[in-house]
Amino acid sequence: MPKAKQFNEGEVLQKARDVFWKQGYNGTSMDELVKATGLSRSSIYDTFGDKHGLYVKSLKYYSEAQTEKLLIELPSGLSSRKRINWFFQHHIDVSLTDPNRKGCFMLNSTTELANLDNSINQLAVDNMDQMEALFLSWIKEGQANGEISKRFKAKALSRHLFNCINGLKVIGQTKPDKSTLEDIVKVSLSVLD
Amino acid sequence: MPKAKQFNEGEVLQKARDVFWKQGYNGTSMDELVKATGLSRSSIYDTFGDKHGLYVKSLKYYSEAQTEKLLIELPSGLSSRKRINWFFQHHIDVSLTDPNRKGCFMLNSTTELANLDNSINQLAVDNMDQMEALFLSWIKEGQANGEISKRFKAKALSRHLFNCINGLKVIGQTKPDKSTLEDIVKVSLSVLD
DNA sequence: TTTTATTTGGAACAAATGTTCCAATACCAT
DNA sequence: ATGGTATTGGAACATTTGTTCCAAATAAAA
Repeated sequence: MPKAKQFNEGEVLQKARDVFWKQGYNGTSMDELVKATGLSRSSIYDTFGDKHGLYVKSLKYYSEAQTEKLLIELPSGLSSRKRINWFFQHHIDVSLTDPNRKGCFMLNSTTELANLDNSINQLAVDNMDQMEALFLSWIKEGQANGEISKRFKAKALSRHLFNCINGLKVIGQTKPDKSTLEDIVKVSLSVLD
Repeated sequence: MPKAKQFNEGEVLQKARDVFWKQGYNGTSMDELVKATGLSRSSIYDTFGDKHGLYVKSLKYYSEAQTEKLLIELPSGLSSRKRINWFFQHHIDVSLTDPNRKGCFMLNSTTELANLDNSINQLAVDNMDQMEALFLSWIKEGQANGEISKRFKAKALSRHLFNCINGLKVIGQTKPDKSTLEDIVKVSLSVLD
């Protein structure tokens, strides 16, 4: 009986995400979101509540899409140490090839809003915990099979890796220079040896 | 003959900087700036041109004030290696004690605007070059007197340090946790040994 | 004191903002 | 087909936005 929605929510979130990612929350108007998504105002408000609701959903969408993309693109069969290398090199490549220099949407959201918006801050904390847990599993594996030094606790190393990725994203946004980013990764990952 | 300005430009920039720092460029209205600075709209426009001009001046003011503050607070007589330790510990302390979790104004400006605003991006690049140069001088000194390992080139190490500071600022803004930040610094600085 | 140049407060403005609302539309089960 | 329900486009709204403008106020020189 009811008319079905004429759009795919995922596709809409993808388009909204791209605008927010590039321009930030406060730098993006509903007008731009209407144009970017192709939806009408009523459909946006009916589906997402308001601008803030759309932003939160876009950010969650981004976070989940990032995780999925990683699992797909990460070559299988790599040792834990090589997996970490690949991960960092991958992020260098992304920084060097994004013509818009958008950086990381989660990081941008954090610096723009986390201190004033609890729901955004919670997403940032969740993301941090998730990334640390991922690194932790890789490092524990590496320390178990002797590929990674046991000089530091796995937890400390995983925090260090997450820290480096954050820095890398900021610097890649400021000045995407190959040799700079590679210097950083080389030194940063040397603590694993 | 002319009437003198009734305000001190530095004090005004300080107040404007604090609002921009906390809320971002697009998150701050002229109305809030009028209230925060105590100036009237005409005085602001007459002195700084427009909102963007005031922002740029506030950011430059921040950058210079940071440099001055560092030179003042940095204990004299420290060896280069200890100076680096102090620097990182100092930034941990700042992150842990800022009730507003504002992070770094320069970094916030970068992630909000650098990809869309060339003048802001230039300030970010200048700041990066300056910080790298500072670290470079410290590291060269340390490598010369044997305090710092020569395993990596001084340039690569200085880039690494700048990278770590950026990460530290983001994580300190996300979740200011002492043991997390200290883990990171301990591992990050271990490459100097 | 008078003159002069500038600053200052605040009114005013047009444009942009986020949001609401409703009539028209369009789908789906009957 | 038809009826009923949800979606949709777009007009409309009240605020808020950044900026301009000018008369009044003010400080310093003459």
